[in-house]
Amino acid sequence: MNNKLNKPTESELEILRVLWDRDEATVRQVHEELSKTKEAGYTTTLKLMQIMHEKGLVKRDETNKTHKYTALISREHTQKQFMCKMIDTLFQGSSTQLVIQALCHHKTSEEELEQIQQVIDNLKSNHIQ
Amino acid sequence: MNNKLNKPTESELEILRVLWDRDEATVRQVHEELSKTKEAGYTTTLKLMQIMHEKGLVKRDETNKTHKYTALISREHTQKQFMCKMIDTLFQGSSTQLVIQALCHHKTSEEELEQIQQVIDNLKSNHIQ
DNA sequence: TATTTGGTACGAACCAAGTCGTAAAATGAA
DNA sequence: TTCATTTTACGACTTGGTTCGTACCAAATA
Repeated sequence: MNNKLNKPTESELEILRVLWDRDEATVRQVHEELSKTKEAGYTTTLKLMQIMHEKGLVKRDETNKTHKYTALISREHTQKQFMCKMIDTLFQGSSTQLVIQALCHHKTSEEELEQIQQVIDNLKSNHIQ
Repeated sequence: MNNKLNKPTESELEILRVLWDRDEATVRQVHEELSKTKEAGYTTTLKLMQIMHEKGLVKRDETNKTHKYTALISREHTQKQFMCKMIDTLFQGSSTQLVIQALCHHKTSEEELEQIQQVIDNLKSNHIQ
């Protein structure tokens, strides 16, 4: 029902990632993709996707024998969901701490820094108004 | 053994948070703290902390009957561990995307923005050299 | 038509995490 | 010393996630 409460599991995330990249896929296609990095049987993937359907994480088109699946929660929504959870449980509620950690631990290119700078400039000018 | 591979579970994180705040605590103390927000028996907390000890997440001083526990992994290390995992699985490996999401979704005060700005300025000047 | 192929459905087994009841040991007080 | 309290230790149960075997169905093919 309420997909806000449904936090996808590890394996569900793997599947969602495939779906996000193609925005429609059969179990076979998802399974082929996962097989590149992971050892698991076809019916395992099938079952997982069926459960995800029950949970409302994906919708499926059953007009053909071979069902087509689409993600029902967006990458952005899920990113936000996990990020907020992490900020709460690990960063004492401070997104700033998270940002600083991320900037310090990963090597950030100049272009990326520029991108971030722009976001900050935007936020700053919003503060002024 | 190798604590790099040991990703703490949800409940373990809750306990670690208490330990990080005091850097030494008995089971009783941890349990009192958790009781404020969570419904669970004393022996549950005890058992969890015993398992964490086996895993090497905490060390304990057994000189007295009432053991004293201390975290063996730092908050920073754990933050980094979870952040990297999340960047890989949800942000396509781009820490920049994570930073931008964090900045956009949380309300960031002017002081915080200044703090972040300083970090960025630092990184920029490192790039130049 | 009979058989192979590729798909869905579903239950069983397994594992890890979390929960708790109970026993045993240590401590402190009557 | 005896009894109550606090604590540790440990095993059993539950739940949710993952994995897979097997049955069944439909379509293509020999």
